[in-house]
Amino acid sequence: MNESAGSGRDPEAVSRFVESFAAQLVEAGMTRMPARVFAALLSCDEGSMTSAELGEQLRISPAAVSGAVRYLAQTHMVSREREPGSRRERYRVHGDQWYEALTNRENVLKRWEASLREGVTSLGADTPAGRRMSETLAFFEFIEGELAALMERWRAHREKTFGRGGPQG
Amino acid sequence: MNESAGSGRDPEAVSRFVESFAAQLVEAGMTRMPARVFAALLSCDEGSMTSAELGEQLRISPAAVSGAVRYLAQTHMVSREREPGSRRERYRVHGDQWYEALTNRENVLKRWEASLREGVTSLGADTPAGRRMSETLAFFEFIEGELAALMERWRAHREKTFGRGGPQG
DNA sequence: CGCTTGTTTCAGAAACTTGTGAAGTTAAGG
DNA sequence: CCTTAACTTCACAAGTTTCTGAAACAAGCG
Repeated sequence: MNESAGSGRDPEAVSRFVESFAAQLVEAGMTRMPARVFAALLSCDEGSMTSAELGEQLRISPAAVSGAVRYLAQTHMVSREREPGSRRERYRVHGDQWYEALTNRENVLKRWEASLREGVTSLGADTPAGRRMSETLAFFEFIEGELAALMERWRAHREKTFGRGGPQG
Repeated sequence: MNESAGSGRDPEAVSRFVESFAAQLVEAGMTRMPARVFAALLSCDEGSMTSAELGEQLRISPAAVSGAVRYLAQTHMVSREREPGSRRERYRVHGDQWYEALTNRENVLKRWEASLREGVTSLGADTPAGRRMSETLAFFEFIEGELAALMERWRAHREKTFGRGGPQG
């Protein structure tokens, strides 16, 4: 039997955690398969698994793995690696990459802001509704401005607590 | 016709904005009807509408309004008012109430943290996977700590820019 | 006390999402 | 150059979700 995903740990406890954590991600809006794959990757010591390993642990078809991984790669939550001299692909979580992706809603924020600006125009800047939109817009602009500083503080905090790079950097 | 929802504005432009803004909310994870109702309320000058007005503007059944409004009330994004001496109900957005609700993911954060703590145990605190979980947990704890301060800064910023209470307080 | 008007609940139809099997594509290794 | 292993794409079936019409339910008003 291979050791790549279960050496020394209680595989059942790990699996329970993977599923419950994935459920949280689903509740937060992620679709099920990407959530499960992501949770599985986070929970393995190597931080990376092959398609076959993922399929075996999660009991899903290669097609499901493929779809989940495509989504995760597009959203920069995992990266793909090819081990040279084999056509096996490994999918890897980059340690900090993933929660930075979580906060990197900048694109989302930008779209919201654009939408709100349009709203201020449609509703009339001098109407009560228009003023309400303006304030909402200001809120998002404020958040966007604070985000970068927040992440900077986090990096400093992490370095102090965990040392450079953090786990599995 | 009544003036309550469209006085002086181009109703078609307003409707276009309502739908496009609702689409953004849907993309961010909200279900369709609550998103549309919420967008409509945000876009009317009074900041409140009756069930009938909502049904007419959005072309949806009373049942759909009822369901959407129940969800929005449960999540504190609108409040219900009864105008005395009538059984018409008005649904109202409280100006700032709604985006505070957006950031009040504290419950969500708490659950994530609990889940992650469980993960550290399941995986073993001294394993690479366990250390990765610890760092993720630390990240969420950090964010949680910063959130309150962030909202405080926003309130100060808003007061400076818009004056006390903001639009339609 | 019953009428009228507004809201909620519920069962079901329609639409959408999701995961699978099977066929297709690419690339390593003999 | 052919075989074989791994990944991807596609059509479809199963399972959910979602909105509606109809009926039940409440509450003001004559």
